[in-house]
Amino acid sequence: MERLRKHIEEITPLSDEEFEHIKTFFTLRKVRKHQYLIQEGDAVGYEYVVLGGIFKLFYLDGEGKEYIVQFARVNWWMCDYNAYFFKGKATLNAVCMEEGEVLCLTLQGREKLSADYHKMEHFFRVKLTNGYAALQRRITSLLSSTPQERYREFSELYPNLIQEIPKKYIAEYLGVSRETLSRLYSNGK
Amino acid sequence: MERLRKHIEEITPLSDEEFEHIKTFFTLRKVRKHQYLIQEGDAVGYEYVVLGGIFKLFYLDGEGKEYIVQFARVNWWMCDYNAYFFKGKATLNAVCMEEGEVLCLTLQGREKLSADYHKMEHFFRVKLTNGYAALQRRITSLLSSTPQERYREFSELYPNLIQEIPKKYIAEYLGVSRETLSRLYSNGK
DNA sequence: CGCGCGATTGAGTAATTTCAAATCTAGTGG
DNA sequence: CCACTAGATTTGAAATTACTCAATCGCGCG
Repeated sequence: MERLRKHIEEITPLSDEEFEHIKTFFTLRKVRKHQYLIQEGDAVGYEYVVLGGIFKLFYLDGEGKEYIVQFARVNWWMCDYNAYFFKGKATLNAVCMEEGEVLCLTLQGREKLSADYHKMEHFFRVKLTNGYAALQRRITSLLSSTPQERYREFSELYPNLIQEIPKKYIAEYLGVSRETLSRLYSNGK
Repeated sequence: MERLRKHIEEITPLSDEEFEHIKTFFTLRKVRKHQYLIQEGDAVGYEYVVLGGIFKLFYLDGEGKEYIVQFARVNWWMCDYNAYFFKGKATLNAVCMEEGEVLCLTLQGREKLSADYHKMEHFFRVKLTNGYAALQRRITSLLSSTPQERYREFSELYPNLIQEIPKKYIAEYLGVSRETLSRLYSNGK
C-alpha cells in the first residue's frame, strides 16, 4: 500500500488521515502467470493498478488471434474502459504475463473517491490526461509509421520490455505478424 | 456561450454565478474553411471546443501525406494533447474543413478552473474518461479490423460525417489509400 | 464552356501475411 | 549432466492485399 501512496503523491500530497481512508477503497490481489483479470464477455468490476509483474490487455478476434492494446507494469493502470465506465461486457482480456500484484478499484470506488476528495478527482484527471496523450500518440504512430518505425519507437519507449517478454507479443502490439517482425531486425534493421 | 453552458451541464449543474465566472476563461473564435488552429512546429497555446463547423486533426509525414487522428464537430474537444499538456511543439495540425466557431481555452485556464471548481475538475475528468475509452476502441480497431470492417464501424459511429466530407479524408482516418477505400464499397460491400 | 477537385478504375509493384518447416531456447525430470 | 519437450524464433516460398501511378470520369462553379 505504501507504493500506492507514493504513486498518488507523485501528483498530489495526502495527509496520513486521508490516505488511511483512501486506501480502504483498494483491495490487493496477487496474480500468477497466465491468470486472467478481465475476460471478454464478463462484466468488468474493477480497474487495476499494477504494483508488480507484467500484464497485457488484448483483443481476441474470431480466429483466435491476439491484438495487444496495452502492456502494463508497475504504476500503470489497466482496464477495458469501455466496459468499465459504461457497465457493459468486456471485449478485451487482461492476463498476467509475469507474476505480480495489483490493486483493484471498483467504479463506485473511483467515483466516490473523486466526489469526496477534490484531490483524487485531480489525480484521476491527471492520469487520464497522460493516458489520453499517450493514446493519441499511439494512434498517430499506427496510422503513419511503417512497422520498422513502430518497432524503433517502441524500443525507445519501452527499452526494458523488449528484453523481458517474448517478441511475438511485441508483434501483436505493433500490429504485424511475428514473422514480419522477425525479418525487420534481421534484414538490415 | 449558452451552448458551452449546456455542454458542461450535461455533466454537472452550474449556478449562474459560477458560469459567469467560468465563461471568462473561454474566448470565442470564428474560423473559416482551410484556417489552421494548430500548426506543427508551433507551441500549442489552446485547446478547442467546437461550437460549429467541422475540423480535422492530422499528422503530416515527410512526404506530405496526411493521417487524420480525429475529426471534430460540435461539442468535441480538439488538441495536440502531447504538445499542449507537456508544453512542447505541435506534431499535429488542426484545420477547419467547414466554417464554424470554437471556444479557446489555455492550459492555465484549464488548470485554474480545475483547481478552483471541483465541478470543473469533474467535468474534465468525465470528458477525458469518454475520450480515453474512445481511443482505446480506436486502437483495437486499427490493430484488429480489416479496412472493410473499419469503414463499416466508422459509418455506424459517424453516419452523418460520411455524407458531409470528402471520402478521401475518411480514407486518411481509416489508414488506407483513397483508391483502396473507393474499391471497398464498389467491389462487393 | 472549361477548370479544378474529388472519385473511380486499371495495371503493375511492393509489402505483408499465411502456411510450413527448421532451428533455437529454457525448463523439466531422469 | 543429459535428454526431452513445449514454446518461441527464424527462414523460405507462395498467396494476398494494399499501394502507387496514371488515366478517366463526374460535377459544381465561375
